Amino acid sequence: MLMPTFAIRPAQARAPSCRSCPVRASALFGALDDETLDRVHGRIDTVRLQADALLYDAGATGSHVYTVRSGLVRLERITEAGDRRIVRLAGRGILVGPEALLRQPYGDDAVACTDVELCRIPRALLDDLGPDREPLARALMTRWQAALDDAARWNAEFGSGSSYWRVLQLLRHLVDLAPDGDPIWLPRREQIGMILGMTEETASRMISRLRREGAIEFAGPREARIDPERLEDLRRQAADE
Amino acid sequence: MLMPTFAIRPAQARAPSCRSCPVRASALFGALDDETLDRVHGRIDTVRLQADALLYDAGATGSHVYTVRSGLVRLERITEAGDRRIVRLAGRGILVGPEALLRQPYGDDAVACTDVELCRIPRALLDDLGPDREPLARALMTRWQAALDDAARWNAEFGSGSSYWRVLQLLRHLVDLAPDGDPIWLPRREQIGMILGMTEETASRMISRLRREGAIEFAGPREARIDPERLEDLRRQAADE
DNA sequence: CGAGCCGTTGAGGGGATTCAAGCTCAGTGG
DNA sequence: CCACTGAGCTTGAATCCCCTCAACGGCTCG
Repeated sequence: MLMPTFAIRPAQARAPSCRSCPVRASALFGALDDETLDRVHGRIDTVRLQADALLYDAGATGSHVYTVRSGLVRLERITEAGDRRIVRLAGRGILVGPEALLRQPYGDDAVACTDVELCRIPRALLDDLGPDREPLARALMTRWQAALDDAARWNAEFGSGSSYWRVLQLLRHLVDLAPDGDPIWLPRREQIGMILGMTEETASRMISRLRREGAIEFAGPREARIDPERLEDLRRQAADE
Repeated sequence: MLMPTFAIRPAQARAPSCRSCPVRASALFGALDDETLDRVHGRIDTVRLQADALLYDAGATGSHVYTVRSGLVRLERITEAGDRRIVRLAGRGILVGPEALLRQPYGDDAVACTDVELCRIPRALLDDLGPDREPLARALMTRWQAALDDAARWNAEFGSGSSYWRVLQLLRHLVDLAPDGDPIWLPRREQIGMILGMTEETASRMISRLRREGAIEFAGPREARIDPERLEDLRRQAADE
């Protein structure tokens, strides 16, 4: 069954400055010097999406890569059985849609989980860099490798164990993705199911249970606060059976 | 519980020739011209492993990448819950251990599924290429992207559905990985469980069922023949419920 | 205020796990 | 030669977890 994702025409604006970008150190162009950075800067737009807005469609051939400046983006795809699954989450600093650099169609739908701010980087920009391309190539490979490792970990951690355990794992991951102190993004129950491979009812039961157990507290629509120590306790407890 | 994987000291030999490599077109150095290729060739060794031999350990910092020339390699890692999971399979032409290029420790254990032949490429070789590095960088990125897409697909396809459905999916994947006409690698039942997130008993029941249904036929230890049409029939049938 | 979405909870059934026994087969040593 | 052993596979029976189907409540929005 298809989810009603709806696209919002992105409000685009020149990025304030790449030089003073808060994610510069960890960002794609972190390796470039100030001078090159200024040259690059004029061609990078800011894209703002509200929650549940579509960034791009699987199958579309885009000419842009994106870096998540703030917020959370999910990557979804449809299985051969016909149901939708979330295969990865991209938080601050993460590169989204690198396949565009290779002139390949996007492999997933990219959808905003929360309100999101992204840098939109044209593929052509990277080709134009000339001699400065080299440190960038290395930065790109590092991103790709990080994404690959993330996918593998996702696979291993979310792929086995009881539904209770998997929900615990997911919550910890969501804590890691949220800025320190901020409430986490709490997916809709159906979406938890799309991440962990369970039904929305089961997801609901597990979240309710964790609420009773004092590990999670709702903090608004799609938001929650986690008690990290409590969560760790419960994870240890569940791991020992 | 740990699997008894045992290491075999790889029999190393100079590769016959990169120029005439059967996987050259799809291989890492496919983009290089004959001349450069000959220069490169002297530094690439052939590694032969027998089934269940360890190629490298997760956490080890290696200085080599490998290309699968023949056979099948599995990538495993230990989850936080402490059980071992198989996160990806690498068949002919696939690059294994690219993180070594970034001087990062390997993220998974790499283990031979069948007898395997690999090209062992030193990290330093890529640094030494100089001006020829550029097409190579692109080839590398393409590999990384392919691996990422594979991991995401793995995630989506093996992460939901009944155990019967997931075993059907796995068998189709194994057919794709085997050379045309060759029998497929049939994992031990416990390993099917490590791939699909189920117990060995359940895996056994599903394989037995598919044998009764005429989709699979054993062809030796760890090997089997698949009837592709029958398999497709059963998949369609299972998809319609 | 009714409609629809989202979340929650219950009851029941079914599929997967657990626990267990038995089988085949290869390797080993008496 | 053959009993013995252990690993891998299969199958059965009982249990339990998760799914299915269903009803209901809170909430937002037209």
